[in-house]
Amino acid sequence: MGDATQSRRARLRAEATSEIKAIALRHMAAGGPASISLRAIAREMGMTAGAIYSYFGSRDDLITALTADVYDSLADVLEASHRTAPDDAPHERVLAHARAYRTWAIAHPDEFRLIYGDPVPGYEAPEDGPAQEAEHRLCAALLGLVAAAWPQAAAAREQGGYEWTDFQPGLVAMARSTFPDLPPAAVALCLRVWSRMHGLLALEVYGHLRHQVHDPEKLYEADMLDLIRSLGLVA
Amino acid sequence: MGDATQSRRARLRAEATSEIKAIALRHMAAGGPASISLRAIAREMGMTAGAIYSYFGSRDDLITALTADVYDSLADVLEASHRTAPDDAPHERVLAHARAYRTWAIAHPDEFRLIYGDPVPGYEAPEDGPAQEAEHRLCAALLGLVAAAWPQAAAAREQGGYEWTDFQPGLVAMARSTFPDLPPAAVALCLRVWSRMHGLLALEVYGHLRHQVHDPEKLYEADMLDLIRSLGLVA
DNA sequence: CGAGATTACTACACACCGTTCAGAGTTGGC
DNA sequence: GCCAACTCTGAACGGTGTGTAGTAATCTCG
Repeated sequence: MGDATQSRRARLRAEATSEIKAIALRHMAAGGPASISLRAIAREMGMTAGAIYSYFGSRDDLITALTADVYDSLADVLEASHRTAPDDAPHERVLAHARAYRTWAIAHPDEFRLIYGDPVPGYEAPEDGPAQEAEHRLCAALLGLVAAAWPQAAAAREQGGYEWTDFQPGLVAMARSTFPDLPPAAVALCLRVWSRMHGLLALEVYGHLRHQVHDPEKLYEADMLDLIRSLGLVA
Repeated sequence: MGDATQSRRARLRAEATSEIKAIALRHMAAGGPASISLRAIAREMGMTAGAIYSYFGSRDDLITALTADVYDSLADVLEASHRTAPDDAPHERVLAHARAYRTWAIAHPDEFRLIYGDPVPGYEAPEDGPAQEAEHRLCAALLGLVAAAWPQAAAAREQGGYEWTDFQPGLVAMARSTFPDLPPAAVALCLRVWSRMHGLLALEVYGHLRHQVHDPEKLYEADMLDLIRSLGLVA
């Protein structure tokens, strides 16, 4: 592999690795996250099940890799949504973020479950891995959202009650380095904004609104408008 | 079984049925919803796996029965919380409901997942069953909450934008029969209040706040206070 | 009370699953 | 060209849910 181009074996390995992940994602889209089966993937690739272990140490490792990919694709979507709204219109940016979040979740419900629900039967996420890093991108996107809104939002809410020690060190480090002027209350607000978007979406994706309401999007839209109003972002 | 007392067989059947469910719940508490195994339950009862099929038609049927039980226990807790707050103090009632919801979820995370997440690998909830009925109890509790708050909350929000046709017939029927004076906007608000409580809780139960904040309860409490404030329930 | 239907259970079989392991064949670096 | 690393096979182990046949106990009803 001394050459600028990868060796033949490295290239084949990379292709096989991404083919495994692609098939896994397709199976997941067809039958939910639980229907990811090493044997089924291997069968489709014309291999035996054991061969997968050349690429992923276990099924959980595959899930972890998929989770990281999905996190990244979601982060891409959310970051792209920020660029559709001007910097000086935080309420549009929050709305764009919220809509991008929902659009993605509805278009990829299984990916949403993979990240935010029980990914798979007995799967336990590793404490630190690529997923953690990708999760940071999401967190940074949300922080950017709140940071842009904070000057207008700060007036609308009391800032007291939160200290840096309320948060985990990793989050504090990221927040203070990326947005040095942001107070701890803004980080707390960020988490609450996140939960606000997440709540209705989780209920919808898991089917708990199906028996209640015809058009969940209308409800979501109304709640997001209420959110930016309660943030003081709109008159 | 013409007698007032059940026949011997019926009694044994009822005992075995609830023993199966009890063991399943215990296994779930030990290893998550995915670790419910008919064979493990049968082993613990000194039976073979096939014997379970005398009591539940399939593993999914067991899960469905468990789900109904869990729904009921949650509904019990929430309804009890309403009785701790006086009728004329809707903000206390909302807070009591929210706190009871969180306390239950944190104490029974697997039951929470069973209801609100992927219950189990390939499980698909039946369209109509005991779970639907129990879900109605939860919905009724929430409606009662909003109904009590509506006189004060109505002033704080515009009532327009929602019609009865926006909701599923079952929900409309329940709402209009139980609370005849409630407008459709109140039902929409009810769902949004639900999602507000659910969002932070889902993030916490599934571990997404673990890397962010030390004390999720503090965040939840703050958000619930913000909720009753935005509802106009407190000055 | 006793014949017949219903139920509870075992034992076995089937088709999956993740995982491991010895070995064969291939590739790549030295 | 040699030897190490890699990729894959095929078989095995233990686990799962789910059916089916047969047996024994229990209940129902004439």
